[in-house]
Amino acid sequence: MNRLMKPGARERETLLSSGLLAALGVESVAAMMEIAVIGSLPARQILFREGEPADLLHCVLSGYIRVYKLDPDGREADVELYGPGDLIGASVVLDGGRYAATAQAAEPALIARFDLKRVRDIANRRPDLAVALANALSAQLAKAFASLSNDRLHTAPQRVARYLLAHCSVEGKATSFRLPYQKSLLAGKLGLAPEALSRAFSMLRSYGVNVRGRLVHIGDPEALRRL
Amino acid sequence: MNRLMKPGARERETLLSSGLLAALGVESVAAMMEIAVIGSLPARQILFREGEPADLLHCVLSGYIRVYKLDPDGREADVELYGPGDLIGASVVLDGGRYAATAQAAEPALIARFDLKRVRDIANRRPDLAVALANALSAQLAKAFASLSNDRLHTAPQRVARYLLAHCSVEGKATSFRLPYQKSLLAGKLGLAPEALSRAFSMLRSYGVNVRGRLVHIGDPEALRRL
DNA sequence: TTCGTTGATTGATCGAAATCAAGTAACGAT
DNA sequence: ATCGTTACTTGATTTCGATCAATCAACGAA
Repeated sequence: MNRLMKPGARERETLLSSGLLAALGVESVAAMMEIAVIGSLPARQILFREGEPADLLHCVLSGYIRVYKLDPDGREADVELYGPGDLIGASVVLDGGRYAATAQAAEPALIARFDLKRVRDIANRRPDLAVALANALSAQLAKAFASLSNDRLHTAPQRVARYLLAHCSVEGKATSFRLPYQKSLLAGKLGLAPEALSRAFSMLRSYGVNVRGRLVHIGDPEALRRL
Repeated sequence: MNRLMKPGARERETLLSSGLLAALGVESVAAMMEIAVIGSLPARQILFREGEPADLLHCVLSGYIRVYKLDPDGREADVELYGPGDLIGASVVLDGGRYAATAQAAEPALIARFDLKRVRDIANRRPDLAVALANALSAQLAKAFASLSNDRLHTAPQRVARYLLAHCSVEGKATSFRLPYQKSLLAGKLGLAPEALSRAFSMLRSYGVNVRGRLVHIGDPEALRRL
């Protein structure tokens, strides 16, 4: 299973630089640190399941957490992928509702958990926490909208190209960068079957993209931007 | 263009029962009412565009607002549709960022606008507002996740069937209900071309669904649930 | 090293929905 | 009513990606 513990020095530091805590005043940070519980998860461990009463807020310290929904006959659709520093959006349920999706460790991961009742108590006393949560959710809603429109407007190679451009963070010049996770995870995030991602990569070779393992070399970012 | 005015009795009442204000304490309600500006919009009027600096929060009083994203060559993908009482999620940007999508009146509509700077000021003093915003966003994120997984897991007739079941709110027995908006809007919301929606409806005839205009009769909800 | 597992690629086929193209129905204005 | 616009439907075609199936590569354990 997974070990539960109070945050140590390393975890405190990671938490402090996370999206949620970074925006808070010192007192709110202290209050949140007080209730934080660190857990270490093996790959494939489930954090919570869709439909369960939501009682914990989750924040990723290391590794990646895959959030997905199931259909009646067991097929899965990834809706978001969270990495170090990310607040897991599907676990922000202040009104006593239920998780909207299932969260699973895609690889061995370290996470911070916060009791939602207590988070709500703090948020009711300290507006900076509530505002920070609203901001985080607003950003995640924007990402979800982007995924939706991406799915509906772009083909597989286009989605991959956009992903690469968004993540290599370089304009004009050729670059290399390393995929932060397995290709099958990336495929899920982009709403593709692994085979489709593979084909997209090989089609992008003619646009200057070369892949070996997790290493991606982008020869001509401009060409990618144009298709 | 659109007329701006202070909320009258009717508008105040609608606002009070809206998702956002309903959860607030009396003082926060008063503070929000204070800064509310009512606008009446003709069909097709744009409320805000993707990428513009976000300066207003929007809440629908009547009519429907379509929120969509554009791709480089002008095609549109609907990401959400908001009706009476809904807070427009893409306009909740407390951190001074930009709108993540474009909002357009799908039909003549009445909306309430709130200056975001002032909303932020209130939220920083009154946690109930910030918490209410977080709750609203969390619910919208859940809806966005549902749309994403729906797109990825279900065919057009399945999506339509699920929409009908979710909106007729009846278990077991046959029912009729009226679509709240045009079929082309529904098609957009479901991520379909209008033609595909039309075909889905005609395929669902063999499952007991009959459509005339906006009136939908569902003969056998159980049959729909099974596919 | 060799084996066994897991992840990635490639090929062939199939199906779902977008797109293109007419044609029909509904409705408002005159 | 008649016109004209807009919404919807139906048909034919095509494209994209899922799926099925078979290799192939990478890596860890023995």
